[in-house]
Amino acid sequence: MAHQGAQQRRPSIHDVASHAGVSAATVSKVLAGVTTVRPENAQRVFDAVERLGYRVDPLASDMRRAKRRIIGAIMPEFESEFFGQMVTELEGLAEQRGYTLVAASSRESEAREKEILARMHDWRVAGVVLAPVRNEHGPAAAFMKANGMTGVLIDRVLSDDAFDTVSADSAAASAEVARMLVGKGHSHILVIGLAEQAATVRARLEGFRAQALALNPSVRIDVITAEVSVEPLRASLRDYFGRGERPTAVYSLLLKGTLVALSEFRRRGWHCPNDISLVGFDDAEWMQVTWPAIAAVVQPVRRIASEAMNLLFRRVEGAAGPPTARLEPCQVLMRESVGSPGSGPHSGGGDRQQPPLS
Amino acid sequence: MAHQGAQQRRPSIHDVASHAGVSAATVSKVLAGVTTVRPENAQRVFDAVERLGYRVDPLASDMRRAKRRIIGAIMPEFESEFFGQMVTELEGLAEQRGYTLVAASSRESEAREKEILARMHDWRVAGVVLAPVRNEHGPAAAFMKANGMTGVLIDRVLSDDAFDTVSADSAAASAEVARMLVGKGHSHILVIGLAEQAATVRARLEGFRAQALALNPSVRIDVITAEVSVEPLRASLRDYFGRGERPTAVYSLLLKGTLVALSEFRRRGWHCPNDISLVGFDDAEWMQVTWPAIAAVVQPVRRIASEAMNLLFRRVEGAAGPPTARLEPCQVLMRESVGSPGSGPHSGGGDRQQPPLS
DNA sequence: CAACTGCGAAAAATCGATTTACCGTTTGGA
DNA sequence: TCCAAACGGTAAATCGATTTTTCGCAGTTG
Repeated sequence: MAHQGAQQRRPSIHDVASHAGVSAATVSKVLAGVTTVRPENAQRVFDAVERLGYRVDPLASDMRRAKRRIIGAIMPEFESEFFGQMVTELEGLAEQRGYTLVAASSRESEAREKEILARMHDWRVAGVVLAPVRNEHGPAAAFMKANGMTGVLIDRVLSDDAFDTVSADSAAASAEVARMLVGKGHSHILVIGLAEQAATVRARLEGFRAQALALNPSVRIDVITAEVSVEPLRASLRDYFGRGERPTAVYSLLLKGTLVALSEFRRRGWHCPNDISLVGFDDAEWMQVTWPAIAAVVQPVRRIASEAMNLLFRRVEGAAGPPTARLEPCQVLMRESVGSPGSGPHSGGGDRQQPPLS
Repeated sequence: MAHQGAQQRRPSIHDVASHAGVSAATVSKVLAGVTTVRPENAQRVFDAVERLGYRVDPLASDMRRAKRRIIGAIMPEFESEFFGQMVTELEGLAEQRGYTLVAASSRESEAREKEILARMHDWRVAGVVLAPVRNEHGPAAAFMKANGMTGVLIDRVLSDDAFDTVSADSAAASAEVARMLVGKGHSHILVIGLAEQAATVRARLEGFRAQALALNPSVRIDVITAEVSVEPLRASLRDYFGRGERPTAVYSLLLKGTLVALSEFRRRGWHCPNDISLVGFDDAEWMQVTWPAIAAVVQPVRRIASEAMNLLFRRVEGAAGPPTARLEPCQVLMRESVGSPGSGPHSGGGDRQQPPLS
C-alpha cells in the first residue's frame, strides 16, 4: 500500500462540469457523443476532462439501467488449461464489447454454482456464461430460468429448452477416436469416465461405441465410470486390471481420467503404446513433450467461447426465438501413445521411439 | 435465454419498506443489524424480505463508500495450474470477507496490465492483488502508487518500497535443488529461464549458483535465458546442444522452460534420467504420472494467497507502517527425472524403472 | 406548565452517473 | 406578423442503497 496518502478523491462528473462551466448533463452528453452540443462547450468539456484526468465510474453509470455492463462466467474450476483458456477468451470478448467479465469457480459443486448465480443476479449482470458442473438440468439453470436471467450454457451440455447451448461435438470426436483405434486393429477397448457429467460423457461414450461397433461388430468395449471424484475411478481401474483384464487400448473421456490411466500404467510398469494404447479427451500442453506423446481430442476453445458470446449478446440485445444448440467440431491429435496391438515388444526394453535429429 | 419473459423487476428496499409499513431507512437498519428498532417492526421487515425474496444490491450499497467491496486480481495468465489455483484461492478468501473478486489476465503484457489496473481504479476497488508480468518496478505498480491505490504484489517480486509483497522463497528452493544435484554428483549443470521476469528468475539463479559453488567450487554452471517468449529459448537450447554441450542436468527456472527442455530431450532421443537429469521450478499434476516423473519445486500457493489477502485487508482497513516483504517456503519434490550422472545405461534401452506392483 | 431528554422512525441528503422535462432563443414557414 | 419547430442547455428525477438530520411523541424535570 502506498502509505503516503495520495488518496485524493477522484473527480466526478460535477467537478468536470464546474471546471468547464457547464452542467453535468452536458458533460454526460459530450462524453456520450451527442452532437447537439456547441463545439466550444464540447471543447471545454474535453479540456476539463483532460486536466482533471476524469474517467467515468462504470458502476455509477450502470446504476440506472436494469442490466449492467457485466457478464458473469461460472466455470467448474480454473486449474485446467481448458477452463483457463476459456476464461481468457471470454474475458477478451466481453471487453471488446465494453463489458467487464466477472469469473467465478463453482469448484465442481452444484450448490456453490447456484449460490454464485444468485450473487450474479444480485449484481444485475446482463448475462451469464455458465459451464455447469453436471449438465443443463441442474439447479443453476433452473434458477436462471426462474429469475428470467439471460445466459448461455457451455461445455457439459447438449441442448436446453430455455437457453442457447454451445459445446464441443463430443460424439463426432469420439467416433473419430473409434475409427482410429478400431482401424489400428484394437478389438478390446476400455473406456473410462466420470458419470456425473452425464451430458457430455454419455455423448462421448455413445458416439464411440456406435462407431466402434459399426466398424467391427465383435469389438469388446468395457466401461468404467465413477460418480464424483477420480479416486473411486482409480480404485475401479486398479481392480479391473487386477482381475487380469487386458484391453489393448484405453479411451479416457476426460483429462483427469487420462492422468489416472497414465499413473496406473506406470504403477504396473506398462508402457505406451507397446503394452497399451491411450487416447484422452482434452489436450494439454505437456502431452506433446512426454514420452510418449499422448494422443488427445482437442476442443475448439476459441470457437466455443466466441460462439457463446455471440449468442449471449444477441439475447442481451433482446433477440427472441427458440434456443439454439451448437456443436463445434473437435480435432483429434494422433500421437505416439496409440499403436497397433501386439506390434511392439511387450513389456520390455527398447520401447522408445527415437525421432530423427533435425 | 428464458424467452418467456419472467423478467419481473427485482424488489428494491422501498418495496420492502412499503410492504412492511416502514421507511426504507428502517429496512436498511434492520438488515444492518442496528438494535434501535422496535422488535415488531424488525419482524415485519424480515417477513417482507422473506415474502418478496429481497436481496441487497451490492452495487447500490457500495455507491456511497469510497472503496467498494471488490478486490481486483491481475494475473499474467489463467492457463497454468499455478495461477489457476491462485485465482481459486483468492476468490474464496475474498468471498469469506464479503468481497467480490474480479480477476483479469494481463496476458504477459505490461501495457495491458496497466490498462486493467486503470479499469479497476475506475471500479473503485478496495484493493488489488497484482502478480506483475515482470517485477515490482513495472508501470502497473507505478500507476497504483501514483493513484494511491491499495494493493499487494505477489509471485514475481522480491520487495517494494510502497507495497507489501508475497512470493515463494525461490532462492532457498533453488539452493535446495543445487544441494540435490551437486549431492548426486552433477558437476556440469545447465540452468534455463526467461530473463524478463527479472525479480524471481535472478533470485532463483543466484540462489542456485551460490549453493552449488559452495558445495563444489569446480562445478560448471551454464545459463541460457531468453528475453520474452519461449521460442527464442528453445532455439538457444537447440543451438547449445547442437554445439555438443553435454551437461548432466538441467534446472529450469520456470514451467514453460521445463516443457521446452523435455521436448528438446525427446527431439534428440535423450531420456531422463539416464541421459540427462531434469528439475523444474513449478509443479504440475501431470509431472507425477509421466515416465519418468519430473522432479519439481512446488510453490505454496495457498500460503501465498492467504498471506497476500491478510496483508491486503490489513491495509484496506487502514493499517499504516512500512511495507513487508514475505517469502514463503517451497517444497522440492525429488522424482525419477533426477539421477546420478553416468549411472544409468546411456542412450539405450531398458531405461524404465519398474515400480513393484502393490 | 414550559422546557428538556430520549427514543424510534421518517425525511432528506448523498454517492456518480444518465435521462427526462422544460425553458428561453432563433429561425422558419404560413 | 405570428405560431411552431429546432436548438442548446439546465434543473430535476432516477437508480438503490446508506447515513445524517429532523421530527413527533412520551415521559421527566424545574
